[in-house]
Amino acid sequence: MKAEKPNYFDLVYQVVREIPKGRVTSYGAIANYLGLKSGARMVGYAMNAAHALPDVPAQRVVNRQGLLTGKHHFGSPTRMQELLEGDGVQIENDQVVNFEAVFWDPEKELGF
DNA sequence: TAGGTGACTTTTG
DNA sequence: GCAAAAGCCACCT
Repeated sequence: MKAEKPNYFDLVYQVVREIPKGRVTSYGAIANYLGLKSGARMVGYAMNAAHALPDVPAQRVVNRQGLLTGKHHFGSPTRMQELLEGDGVQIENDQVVNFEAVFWDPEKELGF
């Protein structure tokens, strides 16, 4: 087998799982919360692995613009939007409506 | 071993 | 205001 890998992904998963319904966050916010600072790409990479976990609402994780950049990774380009709308998040033009209003900052909401 | 890629972010022209 | 490039780190071939 192989050696244990860092819980890097698990950390991202836990934060994403803490995202309340009807809220969304950005890769940079999670990266910053985990101390990855410029590791926003790593968060996205972790999301790719999160695809194997059913409890990771990756659809609630969007880029800094609130754009559903990873919608294409859900199997269908509309799957992510459907999931977000199911959570009460309005999506328009593949972008979160009122993004700053539904934006969920772990450092702020979790009371870091 | 080395090179390339990527669900991003920020700065500069 | 828009477009392009650099930076960052981990995983894959």
